[in-house]
Amino acid sequence: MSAQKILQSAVEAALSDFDVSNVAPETLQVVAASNPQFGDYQWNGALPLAKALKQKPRDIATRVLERLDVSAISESPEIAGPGFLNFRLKTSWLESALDHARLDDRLGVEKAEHPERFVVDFSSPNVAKPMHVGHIRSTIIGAAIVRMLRFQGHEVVSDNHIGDWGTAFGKIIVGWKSELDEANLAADPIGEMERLYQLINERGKADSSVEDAARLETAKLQAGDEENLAIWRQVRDLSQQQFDQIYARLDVSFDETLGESFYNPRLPGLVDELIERGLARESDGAIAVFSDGQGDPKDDPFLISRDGEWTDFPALIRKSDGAALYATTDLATLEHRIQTWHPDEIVYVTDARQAGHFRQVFAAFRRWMPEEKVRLSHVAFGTILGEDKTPLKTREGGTVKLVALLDEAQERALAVVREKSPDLNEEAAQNIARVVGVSAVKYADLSQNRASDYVFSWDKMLALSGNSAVYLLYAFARVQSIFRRGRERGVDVSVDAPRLVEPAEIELGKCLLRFNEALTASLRDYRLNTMTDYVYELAGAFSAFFRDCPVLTAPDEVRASRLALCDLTARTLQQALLLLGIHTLDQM
RNA sequence: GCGUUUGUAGCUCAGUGGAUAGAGCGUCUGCCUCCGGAGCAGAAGGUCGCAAGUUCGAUCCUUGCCAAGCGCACCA
Repeated sequence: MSAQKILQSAVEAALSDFDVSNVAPETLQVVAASNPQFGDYQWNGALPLAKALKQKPRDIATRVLERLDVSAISESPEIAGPGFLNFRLKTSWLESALDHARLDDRLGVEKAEHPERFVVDFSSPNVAKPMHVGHIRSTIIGAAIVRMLRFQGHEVVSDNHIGDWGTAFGKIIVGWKSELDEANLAADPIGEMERLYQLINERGKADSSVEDAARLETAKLQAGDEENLAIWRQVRDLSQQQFDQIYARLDVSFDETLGESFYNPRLPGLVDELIERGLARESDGAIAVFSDGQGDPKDDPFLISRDGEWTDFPALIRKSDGAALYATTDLATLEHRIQTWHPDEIVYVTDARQAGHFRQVFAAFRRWMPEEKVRLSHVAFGTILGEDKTPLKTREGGTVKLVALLDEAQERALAVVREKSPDLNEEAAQNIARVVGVSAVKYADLSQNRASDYVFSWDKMLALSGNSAVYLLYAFARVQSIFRRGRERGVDVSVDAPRLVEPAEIELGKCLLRFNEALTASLRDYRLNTMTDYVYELAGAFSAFFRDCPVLTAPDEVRASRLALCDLTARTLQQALLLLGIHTLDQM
């Protein structure tokens, strides 16, 4: 059990004589100390409790302390300041907890007490288009969320809701039938499909008959025209091959790939059902969901203030031409996921600009299926900006393609590897550059608070120093090299229970035991940068240990203990990085 | 205009209803007879956008203002 939990239950037991009914439970939690000089954990509950009971905080703290038995885990707790209770973990407890962790495949991380089922919706590229920088955050953050939830013991369905339907297909089909360049399609399918779309799109702007033709092809496709369906299938398959190549490079996979087309048959009936239920009605020829007039207009996603008046801001679910919209598809998708998987929570990893859309979809869903208890979470993230603080573009002003971005990351990583490790053979250097490049891209993204926009910087991403993927991979490689060097020199590298003597050993040991807390904190509100912060801290704690505590030259007993710390550090780094989707290297 | 996100060190960013607000980069100073210096240690650098309020305590919560990004029905 984690130190926090042990201390927490001890405090709760000591509080049994107090009337805590007027105190918010979260203020009675044992928390990590705000400053190492106060120890490892602190309990601040005496202050709110004193307030509720109209007593002095230090008196409360004293009485709690009298009833508190934490002698197994903590040195004698101290009352400090206005009534804080400070705990310092006993070295003996740290040693036994570390011994337990190192003998455990899960490194001492407990599984969730109540495993739940999650559906995580992320990545969602569009067919017939190259994946670009706009897909990278969703893909990386989503994949990390899936891994972390699974590691906690939850059941997760990852679902790639690809954009494989819609009016754009009319234009592609028109182009496909009249302008298809077979040779180019074979060489660069995505490029050719994109070219066809852009070509017809341009012609349509000048010539309305081209627009009409595209609409006709869209209608035929939707009506089940065999020729158009065959083209559509081919476009989709070729696109999926591209997605799969990129996902392989990123080491991302999905349990399901149910695109928009999958839900298409359900849409007309869904709209009719919402109309019949009185949730949607006609407006200017379209069908839309309006406010139900419940609650504060400010919190109502179907109202907007115009010229000082609250006016309707409905969610459209059917256009005046009869076609469905993405709110419609999202509602059908919700229905399908609930009926198929009965999840406790559905997580949408999309950019922050869609927040308004999801507010409407979630609100409409609650009115449609009021009995459903599923939690709906929009994990929103900011935009990736260029050095000029505007959304990242190529020098020519186009979107940055994901393939090009990963290629460049790899090339730049290769230059670094060649510079720092000129002795490596070509194959090893390439392999290291591949891992370092992808890791740098992932880490730069994950280490940022997802809510904020961030400025994309190659220099920062592949920085040789500081908080970057390179630093972490280097730390891991250094741990591994201790074992490798030991074997080369014929040193006994067997491990034994860790003993903590030097300050650097104690700090490293404490840091290793915080992995569980980092995981929990990271999944709360899906702020994954909490986990990157932890990994960075752990790498730093190891670096200090590496400097202060020689391993291979230490006496047998000390060496076995320090090797145990090295082993646990390596495995914890590896596991934490893997949760983030980053693979380690034994040598770099 | 309304909604929403953001505003913290020179730059890029973390962070929390609690005690002295942190890191990286940059600047300055140290550390290689020692397991990987792609490292470590230290210094300098802050009215936490502004102002009220709630609170024993606010950078964090509330409200107002200022500034920026984003969104605002027949694209997704």
